[in-house]
Amino acid sequence: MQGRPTINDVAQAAGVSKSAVSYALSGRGRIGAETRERVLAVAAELGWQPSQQARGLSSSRTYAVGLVFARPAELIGADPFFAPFIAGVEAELSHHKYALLSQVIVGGEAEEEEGYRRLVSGGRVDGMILTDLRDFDPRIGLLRDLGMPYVAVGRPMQAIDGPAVSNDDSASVTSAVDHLADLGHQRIAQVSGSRALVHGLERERAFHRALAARGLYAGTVIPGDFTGQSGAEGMSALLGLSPRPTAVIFANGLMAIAGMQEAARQGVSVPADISVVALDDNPIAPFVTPALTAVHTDVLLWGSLSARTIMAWIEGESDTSDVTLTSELVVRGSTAPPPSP
Amino acid sequence: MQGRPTINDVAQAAGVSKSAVSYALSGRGRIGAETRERVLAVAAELGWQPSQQARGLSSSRTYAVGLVFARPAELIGADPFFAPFIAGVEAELSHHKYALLSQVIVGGEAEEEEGYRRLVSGGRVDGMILTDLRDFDPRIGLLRDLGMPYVAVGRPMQAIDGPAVSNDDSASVTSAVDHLADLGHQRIAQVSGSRALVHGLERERAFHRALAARGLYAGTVIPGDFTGQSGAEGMSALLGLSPRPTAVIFANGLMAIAGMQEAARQGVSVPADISVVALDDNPIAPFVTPALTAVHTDVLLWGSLSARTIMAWIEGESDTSDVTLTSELVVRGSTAPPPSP
DNA sequence: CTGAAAGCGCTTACAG
DNA sequence: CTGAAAGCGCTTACAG
Repeated sequence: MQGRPTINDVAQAAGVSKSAVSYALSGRGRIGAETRERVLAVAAELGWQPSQQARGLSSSRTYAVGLVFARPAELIGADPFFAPFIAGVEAELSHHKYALLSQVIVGGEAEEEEGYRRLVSGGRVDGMILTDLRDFDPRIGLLRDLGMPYVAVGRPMQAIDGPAVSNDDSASVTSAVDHLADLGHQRIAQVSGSRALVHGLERERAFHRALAARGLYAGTVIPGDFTGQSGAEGMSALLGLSPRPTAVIFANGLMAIAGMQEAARQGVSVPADISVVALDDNPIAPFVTPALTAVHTDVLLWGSLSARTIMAWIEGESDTSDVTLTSELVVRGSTAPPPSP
Repeated sequence: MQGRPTINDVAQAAGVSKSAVSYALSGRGRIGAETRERVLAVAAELGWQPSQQARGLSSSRTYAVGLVFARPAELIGADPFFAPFIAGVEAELSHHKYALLSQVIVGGEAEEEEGYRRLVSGGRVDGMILTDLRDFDPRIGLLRDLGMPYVAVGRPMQAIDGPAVSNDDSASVTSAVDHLADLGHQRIAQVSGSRALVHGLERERAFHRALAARGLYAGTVIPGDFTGQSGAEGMSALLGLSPRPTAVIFANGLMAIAGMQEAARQGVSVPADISVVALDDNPIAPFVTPALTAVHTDVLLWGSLSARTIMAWIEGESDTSDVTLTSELVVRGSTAPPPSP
């Protein structure tokens, strides 16, 4: 016996059959308590852990979940979502002996599709977690056709027969607008992220609803793409407007920080002349000058809930209903009352 | 035939044996060119992809590599290393049909060890990539005892019988010191990251060597821990010194940005009163005010080289020598000549 | 050049 | 309550 011990080694050492060892471990009855204890003791002594690979082959399972994450090169290191999200996913998966096959890809939709194909076609995973959901996302049809369980991170437009775990983007935007309106702002603009993503659209609609609810006129929306550059360009465009908005809501922290830099470059002071809020928080946000007011989401929890949901589907539990998280506005230094006219 | 097609389906459809299909795919000779083409055509038509699980079981391999990454909660979203590193790893692995099992953990050394145990003991991986190398890192002995191939990301202190893929930290520090010395700085300080990590020690030694080489007196080194808060505290401590340093080198971008905020809070201007350099770049660095001068490493490449190295060991190639990357100083707005006395 | 067979390390109905 | 056997989908010496 060299290398990892196998179930045969344990069976022999304990003087029982292979099946007895298997049943002892899974605890699926059919074995005496005394025998079971002995087998378990022997297994522990030999340091035996069942091969997930063999286990998977015979049970037609992999005990692994897949996650593909595609970003353009400029964003790959700047996105504060990925690491805590998979940390949350794994905290939950590891309790149930599941592993995560996460694929990070530099690129866009095409590269992402390729990543899916790789994970699914190699038979490596029992289910997939879908992030960056797009309207009428083709991946959903693909996975359904393959009979592969999935969970959508974000609520898609189309009706799907799978569960979604979403952040309440509408509430996030509303909290930002309300905060600014409470400070007295009347001209509020938005620099959005990608409109192709589900939550981009949702946020834009929520923006207009929230303004209307406060009796404010429709705000300008400048399209962006989550990069710092698009944040700076958005700010620049807004500063050229007349009358100029007194507050701007950016899709994420990177855009907001770049927007503040652009304002500084043009001699416009944040928050004295213009207030700034980000819809996604960033760990650097407290440390820039002024510290950035942002809507904060518990991304770790988001990951955990996604993991729990996909495992429930894989294990055939019927409890695969949708889950919604809510975010919280964190007021820091980049928002203040508008300048007096 | 429902679900994924198997090798049997292909064999039957092509009118050959299972082994013929297997040989056709692997191309390991022993099959006629004509037969081979026909088999491949049938496989493509049925959309057959060999199950990596079954393949692995019979060849005592998993075709997967593991990577564990542990960070305290404050840093998990702020670290610009992880995502591009695994993107680089995967770009390389996927060419060779390897998958990456990456485990992200919120926590420290203890939680990290547990992550290793999980990946290795479940027989999920053929090799491991070790990041955040510590002096005399216990993981190296552990993996050696298990006969598990590994690659060290960073060159460890102890002699190891495995390969290392390292950034030349000494050159990074030297380029930062030289840049500041060229600008005329004479009192240069450092706020370090964790001294427990290999590259922390290396950087501190290189700092003193580089100063000596320029004929400058030993600089103050304030210990930090990679968090923004420790960056702010480090800056605060340095501003209290008399005479005060005119330039500070921080271990990473987050610390440097927080340090600049602290300087601003105390009415000290960057770079007019004090220059700031970061030893690890951050995608936000160009967008803060002033834009942060930093030493930039090609993390994607680092990941690719690490992947290539671990695969070489797994495949039994003898070419597993060490690899060294060098970084490049990117001068932005946070460095300038020192104030006139 | 090709096929039949054993085996990788498990799980799980099926007999006793 | 427990064991012997088949089978998961591949790979790879071994015969022909």
